[in-house]
Amino acid sequence: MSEKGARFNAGNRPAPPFAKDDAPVIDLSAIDPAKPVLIAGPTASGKSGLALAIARVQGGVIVNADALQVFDGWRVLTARPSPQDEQTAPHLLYGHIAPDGTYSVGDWLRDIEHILAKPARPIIVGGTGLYFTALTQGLATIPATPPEIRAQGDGLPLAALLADLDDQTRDTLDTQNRVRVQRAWEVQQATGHPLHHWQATPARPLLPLDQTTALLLDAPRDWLTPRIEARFDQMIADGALTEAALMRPRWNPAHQSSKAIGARELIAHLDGTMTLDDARTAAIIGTRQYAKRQRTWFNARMQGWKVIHRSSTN
RNA sequence: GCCCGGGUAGCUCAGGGGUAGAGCAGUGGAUUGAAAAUCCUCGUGUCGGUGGUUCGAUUCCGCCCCUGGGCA
Repeated sequence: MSEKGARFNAGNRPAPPFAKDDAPVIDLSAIDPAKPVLIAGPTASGKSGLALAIARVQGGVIVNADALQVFDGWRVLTARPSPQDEQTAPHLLYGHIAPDGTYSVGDWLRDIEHILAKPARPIIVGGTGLYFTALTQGLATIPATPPEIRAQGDGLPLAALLADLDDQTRDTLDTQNRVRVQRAWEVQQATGHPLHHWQATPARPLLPLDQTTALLLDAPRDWLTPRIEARFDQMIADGALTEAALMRPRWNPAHQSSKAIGARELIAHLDGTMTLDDARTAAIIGTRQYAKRQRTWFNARMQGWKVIHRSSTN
């Protein structure tokens, strides 16, 4: 680890029960209060608490960089900051999209652009690696694809989608990954140009890394797993089932907000088709797998971020 | 006690005389507007124990142990 990273080391901690305010302890004087802050890390690693601690001491607005916390509805289950947290510091882009709404990286970037235009210093925190990469490295400008095209694509088999693509685009794709193939197809249909054509246009980063203090929480599996388990139990204690009961009348698994880990399971439990214990197990497994994917993304693409180690072995 | 099923990968199970295979879990990876999504890679385990039949048994037979159900 670099000498620079050492300054940001968190203190040692024994096997931690989950507590929302259990943020890593770092030396805030090492953070430039004038610069935007980015905080990334796997789920349940203490990101929100760290953001709050920085905002409390240095000021700033906390901005969400989590693809599910943008939705209203599953507030408890998606581990959004509590109303009390939101009184401590301004929070933006949390729950501002209706449960049946749609949202994408592009939407997020547009939202962020407005926020960056304002004077307040942003503390951008979340677990969606793609959002941070798009923010600091740029995203190709591609016209929106209308929902009708999506619906049309949904009705076609993978082979049909592939057949409509040009060779060059097809070569850049994982042709077994239907979501990717369909995206390329939708762009082709909606714009009349192949996806690779759009992606070749230079992308202008909204907020280059060197203009920020970028912090990456590194939470190894053995440290994180007990926290994930404890956090789910805490969610239940905090009313996740009540929340699920409220969501149930309008439940639609196709909605993006329904992809919150554990949502499907809690609905199934209320439907009587799954025990709470099975729902708990499934949600915990799903969260663990998600954290693994996050770690893979961060390891591969977040060079240049200051790593804050969260474990008892540092 | 008797009768009928089962005992095979961490879990649920398939298979069957030439030392085994799926799903899930787990692992590593990918990732350009669905990203908490989506996709890819990786499977040696006394095939319950023990005797026997056989060139060869996890597969057939005997006994024993464990377990589910039925009859007493």
